[in-house]
Amino acid sequence: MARKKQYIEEEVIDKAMHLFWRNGYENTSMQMLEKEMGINKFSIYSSFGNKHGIFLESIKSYKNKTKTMFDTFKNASNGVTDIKQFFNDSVAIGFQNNNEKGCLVTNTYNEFSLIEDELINKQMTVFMDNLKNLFIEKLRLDPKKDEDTIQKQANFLVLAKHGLAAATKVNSQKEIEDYIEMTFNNI
Amino acid sequence: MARKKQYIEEEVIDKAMHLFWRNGYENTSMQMLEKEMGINKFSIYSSFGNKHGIFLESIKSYKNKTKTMFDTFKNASNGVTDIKQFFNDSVAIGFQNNNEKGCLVTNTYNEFSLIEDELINKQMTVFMDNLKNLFIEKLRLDPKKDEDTIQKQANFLVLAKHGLAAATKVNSQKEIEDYIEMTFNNI
DNA sequence: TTTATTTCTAAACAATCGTTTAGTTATTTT
DNA sequence: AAAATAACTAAACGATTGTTTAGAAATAAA
Repeated sequence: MARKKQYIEEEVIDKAMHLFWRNGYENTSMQMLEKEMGINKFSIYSSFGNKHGIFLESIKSYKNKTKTMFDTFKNASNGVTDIKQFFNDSVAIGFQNNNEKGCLVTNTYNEFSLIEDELINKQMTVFMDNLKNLFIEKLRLDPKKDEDTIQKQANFLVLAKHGLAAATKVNSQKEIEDYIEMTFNNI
Repeated sequence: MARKKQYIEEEVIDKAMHLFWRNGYENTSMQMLEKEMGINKFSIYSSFGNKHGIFLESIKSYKNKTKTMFDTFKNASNGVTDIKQFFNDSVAIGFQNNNEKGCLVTNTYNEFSLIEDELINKQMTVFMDNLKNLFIEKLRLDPKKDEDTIQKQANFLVLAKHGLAAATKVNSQKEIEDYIEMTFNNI
């Protein structure tokens, strides 16, 4: 044993996560990461391998940040009401981080949708599939809905979540609330 | 007078536009543009100034490509039906260009939403505002709608258009049709 | 056919990208 | 206190970015 790390990996990743959230992957340079994380490039590379590695850890950190919200949603049992609550909670996370726009996962989904990156794209696909399955699970709690309707509505909600992410970038809180209200008029 | 240009600017811009559409702005390099446009960097720079200039011309070219669709929409007078038709037409454009994903304007909107680029962002804002105003105009044709409802619905539709653009990237034609159907259940 | 002008090719530009390395500093173990 | 080990700083790496330039090729006007 010898000298100990003068930083906590979880802490510097949290800072990196916010930087990626603000600027996206491609528009965040190692130089910016170095400054924001407050540690040298050498330390970054020895801890996380490469830029891609920092990003993957940042997404983990984001997922961890939103874990409580997701768990609440998963354990809920009131059907559509809970999906709506989940939409509102998603917006709230954006509003409690003023400089960060939209949802990091959706932003990443958009940025990488035009690029070939197997690992990231796989993660994004899995995320969206899980979200859809959660919606399906909640919608099935309503005995009045037939399976075909449930599938259509789940798909609609996943895409509506994209619209919501776009909304949190530019629209006012009032407009976002209206959007959610209208989205669920349908369901 | 001396030697003439061996290329037609509109033609090479059309090629550049498709390349930007496929890859986005940042992930399209001058090297790629040189190859795709089939002319030398010098020629590109003398015609369009810089990469930014090529992109702006490409967006013009895209707008021109979709002009007919927009004009049809503008001149229509059946209200909501026409908005729905416009949504369907937007999807069709994506499907007639197999390698190009989503809508170039929406893609650009997403990519630049995290970057400070006054000119592009101004253009995107104007585009979205015009779209919203068109929706408002069509919605007003229905005498049963009050002004508050019209504003909410127009805003909803602009955001739904984002969801639609996301859908055209990954969803099947059937799923997209269902999404449009559900979107307009509301209106 | 010569001259003037423009476009062409191809090489080079400085700046930045992500990444690596050499050498110093600090801490633990012997 | 000496030796060993790990983390630090800071400079350099090659590759690629967007952009510019020098010189050859081509065509219009004289």
